Amino acid sequence: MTKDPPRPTPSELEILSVLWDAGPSTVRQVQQTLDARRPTGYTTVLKLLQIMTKKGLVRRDERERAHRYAPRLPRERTEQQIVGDLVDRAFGGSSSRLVMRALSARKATPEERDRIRALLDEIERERR
Amino acid sequence: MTKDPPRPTPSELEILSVLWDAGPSTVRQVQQTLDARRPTGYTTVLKLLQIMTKKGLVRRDERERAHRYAPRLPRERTEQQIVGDLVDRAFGGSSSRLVMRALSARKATPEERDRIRALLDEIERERR
DNA sequence: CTCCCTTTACGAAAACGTTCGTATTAGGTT
DNA sequence: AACCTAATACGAACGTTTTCGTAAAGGGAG
Repeated sequence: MTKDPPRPTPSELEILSVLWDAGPSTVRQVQQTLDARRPTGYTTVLKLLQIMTKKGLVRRDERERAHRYAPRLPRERTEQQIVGDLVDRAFGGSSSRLVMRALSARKATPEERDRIRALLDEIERERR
Repeated sequence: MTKDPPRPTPSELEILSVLWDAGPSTVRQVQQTLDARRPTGYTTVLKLLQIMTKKGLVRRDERERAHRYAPRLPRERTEQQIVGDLVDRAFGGSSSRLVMRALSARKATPEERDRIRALLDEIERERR
């Protein structure tokens, strides 16, 4: 019975996002990805990953000289947790209100819109 | 040229949400609403609102003994900012990925789904 | 082995967010 | 006026997050 790790902080979430995209990565790899977006020191990323290891947010593979880090929880679950939190805190529990905001904040491509429609249809079908 | 206020913190966002729902309110009113959800001290809310005033997140009407606070920015804009941040930080800039998560996390009602479809159609129309 | 370069480990400062205790002030009642 | 209640003001404590400097350790090249 291992208890769930705590919610990731904003910076931790950003790192997790990189790891989900790239797969198990070294500190250097994560740092370079993050640094491209915004100046980010190497030891800063290292420290964060060490903390995240202690928290149980990532798993560390020490077999090689440069350790490799991987998320311990699936992307889906963590994202739902974060989104659910936000919906409760600021959108009165209504996910559709968040959806509308998201769509007006950053327009989706036509393909993405189609996929959203497909998901809506699927929910429709399940509900019957 | 007044510069934009900073992003609200989680607690501040919760307060703003109350103010958007209820309109200009006193500390006491906000505190009672929040306290119903989770124990929240009076001076805690007061302090937060004072900080938010200094940050420019809310406007304060001091004409009455019990000051009234109102959000300075419209709900839409703040929510878009928050959602946009989250999309960038954790969803690789893809709002549709967040939308899909939101929809699978908390199902929307049929009416809400219709409104989402309508919004997608509207985007479609604008894009032409 | 020694010299480098890269990585990890660690601590601590700095910034931030949240909560609360206490003092002060305003206004109404007697 | 003296008093009571409810509100504001303020500072400080506390925990957390983020950043960075510095030291130690690993491993390869000469």
